[in-house]
Amino acid sequence: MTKNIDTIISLEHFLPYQLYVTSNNLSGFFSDAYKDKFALSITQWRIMAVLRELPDSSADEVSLKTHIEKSILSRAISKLLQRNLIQRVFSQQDKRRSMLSLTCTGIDVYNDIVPLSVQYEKDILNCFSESEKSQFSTLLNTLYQHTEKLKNTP
Amino acid sequence: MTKNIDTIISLEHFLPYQLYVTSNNLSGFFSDAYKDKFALSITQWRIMAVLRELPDSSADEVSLKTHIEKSILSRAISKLLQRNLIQRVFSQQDKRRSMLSLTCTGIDVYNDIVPLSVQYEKDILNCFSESEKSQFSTLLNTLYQHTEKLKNTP
DNA sequence: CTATATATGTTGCTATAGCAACTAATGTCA
DNA sequence: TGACATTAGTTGCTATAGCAACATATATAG
Repeated sequence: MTKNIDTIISLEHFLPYQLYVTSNNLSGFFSDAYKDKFALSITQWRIMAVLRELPDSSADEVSLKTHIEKSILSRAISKLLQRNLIQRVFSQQDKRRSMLSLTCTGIDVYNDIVPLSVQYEKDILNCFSESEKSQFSTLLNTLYQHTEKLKNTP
Repeated sequence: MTKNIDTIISLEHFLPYQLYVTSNNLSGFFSDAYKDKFALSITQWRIMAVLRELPDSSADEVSLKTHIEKSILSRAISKLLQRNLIQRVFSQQDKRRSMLSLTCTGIDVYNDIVPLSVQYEKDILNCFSESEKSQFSTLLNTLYQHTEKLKNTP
């Protein structure tokens, strides 16, 4: 006869929770920085970052790259268009397909933000040695790839 | 005379972004599991987890432990009270202070969820070897502590 | 003992996330 | 070609996050 001892989880030591809180902390820093100086949300910034890398992407392509759901993306794009930070041209071949890119103003803002982002990332990662940094990055990437796989094979 | 070459960031290789997406993927898994079977949000589950560890905590103490902002906490607690998963007693000494704990039903639900959570965590971490697992955990903890410090010293 | 500060929790408001339904354009297959 | 499926993007709806203002209770300083 076995006695059933109930398990108690420690939230603090639960890895998904640690990841969540840490990620939230980081988002908070960046969110504050972007909001205060540029009135941009992280979502909006991510869209701009992708469009700087890959101009003339469609909304769907941006969605894939940023993992932003398409309805959220659509509304964020509207705001960026209103502020004239990005521009949109619809394709002639396929009238559904849009081609998005940064405007000159958008590129200016991008160039202002990048050094700030890079510095923030440095500040955040300065708790690691160089080797720890690369270890963490590698492990995180492994985990990321794994979660992507899990998502697509339920 | 120096020429100013504009830097282009790769979003995919930006660590805060990788962390965010990975964390979001994980939250998605858990969110689906808790919602489908128990109609609980992750926030609600975290509150229950803390109250199982530390019964008779006040809302403020739960907020500290879970990093859930107090207004969100307040509303989540209301729902858990409505569902009779937790109970609340206000202290006699200090009538502001509440003492929260799981009800019997709450403990039943907790006991149902724990093995599920543990299994999910295993599935998620099975992309790591044992040593990688502990490495990642250690590094994540370092980063977490660091972000907490950064938050409190702006 | 009173005035002020602080602590605990709640409520109001806004912005965002995310799902689902929808429109419009294009592709496919019989 | 014509019915049906798929794709791109938008809009509606609900739930949640998070800030600020608030109400109430307690602590503290003069």
